Amino acid sequence: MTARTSHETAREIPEATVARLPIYLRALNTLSEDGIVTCSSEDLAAAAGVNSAKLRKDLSYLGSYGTRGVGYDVDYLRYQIAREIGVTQDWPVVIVGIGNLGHALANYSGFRSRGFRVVALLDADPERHAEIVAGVDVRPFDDLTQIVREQGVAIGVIATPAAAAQAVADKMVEVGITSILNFAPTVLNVGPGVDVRKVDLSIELQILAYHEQRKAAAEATA
Amino acid sequence: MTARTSHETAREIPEATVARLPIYLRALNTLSEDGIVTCSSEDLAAAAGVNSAKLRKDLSYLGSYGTRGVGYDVDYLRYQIAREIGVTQDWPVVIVGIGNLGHALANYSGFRSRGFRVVALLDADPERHAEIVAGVDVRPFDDLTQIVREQGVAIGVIATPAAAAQAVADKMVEVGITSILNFAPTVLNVGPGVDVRKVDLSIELQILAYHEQRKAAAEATA
DNA sequence: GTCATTTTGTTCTCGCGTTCACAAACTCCT
DNA sequence: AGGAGTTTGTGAACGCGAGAACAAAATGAC
Repeated sequence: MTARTSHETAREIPEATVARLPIYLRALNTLSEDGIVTCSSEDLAAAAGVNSAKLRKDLSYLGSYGTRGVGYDVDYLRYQIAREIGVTQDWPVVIVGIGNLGHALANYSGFRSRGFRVVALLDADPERHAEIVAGVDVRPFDDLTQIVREQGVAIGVIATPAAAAQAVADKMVEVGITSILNFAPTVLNVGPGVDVRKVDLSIELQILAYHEQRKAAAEATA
Repeated sequence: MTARTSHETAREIPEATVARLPIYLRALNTLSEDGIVTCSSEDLAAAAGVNSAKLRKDLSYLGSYGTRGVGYDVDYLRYQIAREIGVTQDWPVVIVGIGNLGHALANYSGFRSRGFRVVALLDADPERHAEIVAGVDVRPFDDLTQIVREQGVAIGVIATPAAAAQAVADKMVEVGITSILNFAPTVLNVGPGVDVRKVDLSIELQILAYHEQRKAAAEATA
């Protein structure tokens, strides 16, 4: 189980590094748009808002793509990171739950620009099935199976109310989706082999509130 | 600098624990709604999707609110966590950028239910100033100073395009906001004493894509 | 060709977070 | 009252990630 016998690209990239690669990718895109051809780890680290030592260590997990004494070729490094993450290929995505948030997600331009393609918008409410959002028509949730099978969808986005989220997730897993991005404020239980990431506005605000409260307390005792 | 002389509640709660407290709080709310009065660490951990040992250790940073051999009183623990996070008080919040996402955020019910009150919606585009969203009218961005001063706002939400985000953040910090929740896909530079948390859809999807790609590769070599 | 300069890639150390394992403490039954 | 059964709170071990520091490698000046 631990022995990886794959003959290529079997290097384990730490999770913390994986989470930063998209940030580096975005920073490189910005540099490239500004016509910058080469950059040092210091430059890129500043653009990405991290320590340069950490950046170099992160990149070293991918391979040796820099030149000592010179730095990194922006476009070359950009391609290498994109390939490593997997955004050089096309990822079909379904969004379930076309309320306020679902609308915003469907219209989000950052989707298309990164290899993610919204192939379907699904909602349980028949009243929404007439709508066309961002050029894609809203369809009944029951169409999920067919769409996933036909389009080879691996990634699903849940933007439903909390009460519906677990049932949606169960169905997604059942029909073969193995990565879920969950915007509903609830914990999802899925089997092994399925990745879930959650985005939770309320939790982020509460974390900020905690620190804000501590700042106020520190102020008071000072 | 290291010596904390505050005479009360000076215990340092680890950041990782702080990030989980809102999850526990939500789980406790659900249990309470279901009429459950007492729960064990095992129960609560299951509801929150974490290990029970981790849960107990997290709670131990707050104090000793359980009873050995019995478990935790749901409502009592709920109150203690809420107080620790700071959501027993009222937090006025401003949202800047009322596009698709700003609309969704303004309408998000999880705001009010947790002590967060949207006191203003701001947008630089004059065309939006006629709108009323979620019962709050959209006002010019320049009103920020006045609103923050009058309402004592400490938390700001940025839902603008990436290009505008840094300028908005600068202004927020200038007028006294010390906690920022950033939805714009860009790195924000702020001075010390200001907390920034970011929510980035595109990054989350790319992380999922990476793992998805690895699953596919593992499949191929198997 | 040699030396000084720059910048990467890597090693090492430290601290934080997770998990295990168990003693302390409470309840309930007899 | 005492003992069996539960469940919390915490001490200790372990593993991962962050950052400092340095060696290796490339460029450019002379």
